[in-house]
Amino acid sequence: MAGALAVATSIMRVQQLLLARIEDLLRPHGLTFARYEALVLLTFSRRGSLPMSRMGERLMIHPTSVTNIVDRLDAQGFTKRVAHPSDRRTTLVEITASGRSVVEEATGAVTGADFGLAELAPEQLGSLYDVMRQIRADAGDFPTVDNPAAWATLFRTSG
Amino acid sequence: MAGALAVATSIMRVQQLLLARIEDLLRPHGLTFARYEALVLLTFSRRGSLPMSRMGERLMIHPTSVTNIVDRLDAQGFTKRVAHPSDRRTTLVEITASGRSVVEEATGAVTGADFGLAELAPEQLGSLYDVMRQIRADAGDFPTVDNPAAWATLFRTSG
DNA sequence: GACCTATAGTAGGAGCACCTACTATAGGGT
DNA sequence: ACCCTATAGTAGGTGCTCCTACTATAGGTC
Repeated sequence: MAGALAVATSIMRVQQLLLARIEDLLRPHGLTFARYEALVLLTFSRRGSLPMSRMGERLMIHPTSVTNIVDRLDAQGFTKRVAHPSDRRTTLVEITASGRSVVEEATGAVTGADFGLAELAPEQLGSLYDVMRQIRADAGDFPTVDNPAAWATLFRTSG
Repeated sequence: MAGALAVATSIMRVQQLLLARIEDLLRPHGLTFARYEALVLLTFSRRGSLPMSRMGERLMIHPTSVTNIVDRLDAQGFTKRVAHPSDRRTTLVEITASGRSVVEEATGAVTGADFGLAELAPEQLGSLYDVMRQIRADAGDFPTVDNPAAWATLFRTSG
């Protein structure tokens, strides 16, 4: 009935709305959503650093997009490029103290907000997340940055 | 439970997946999704032309994005800028014969596809669309380009 | 040891989104 | 007639996405 294209188009619009609202909250902290996600990913990592290639895989973005984002994070002092100890091809991106600090602040600003999703019934929100997760799973994408278990580590760090 | 941010993040990823698949189908026709949507909107309009400002409203994009897209469509010969008969501020964008032709072809390529959404149960797809529509309605966006009734006119044109 | 393919990252460029700032016109109020 | 505000569109710049093409290193195979 709905038609795959109509659903897809609707998702595009909603994404645009949500992104604008998230970035409004991140802007005061000097972050975009892309850079924020990258920092969160690094926070989740055991050693606070990851190869650029791994970041691209986890964030589902092109290697050149990783280069772009890390360039900016480096310039802001939120990350630092470090040589890999054994593989001279790979560059490790390490989150700095100031990076940890800003991601904590930004997380505070962004986790309390509802992004206009509060109008939905709780079970609608839950089933929406389930459907999204299934679509992503079908495509080979697995929740990492938005994984609740992973988020616990972020709050542990900050607590 | 799910958390608004986790849902929002998931929608971002899904949007990225869907967009990539749609653009794969449009590329052979020389179109991007943004330009395709603009052409569809013009096809839906009664006279085959709309003021740029109206296009921006309907497509929920910034005026400067409209300028950008129409520049490219003009260059491809799919649209033509026409002076408004009475208001000298406004520019009408008119779809050309070649524009109508390409949007028909592209629509054929894109309406048959499922974009990886076929894995979902039909009622999941339907409820997904409903939720999306509600989020958009809450934000003041109303389905136009993805309105089934409007699509009927496109197929009428081509039939 | 020399090749050969795969992997890691960057350079340069296209496309679309946004922003601010600017010009031109419209339409009301005095 | 004159302002004054609102509306319409464009110019220039930023950020993120992708692409292709390139260099450097890793780790095999012959």
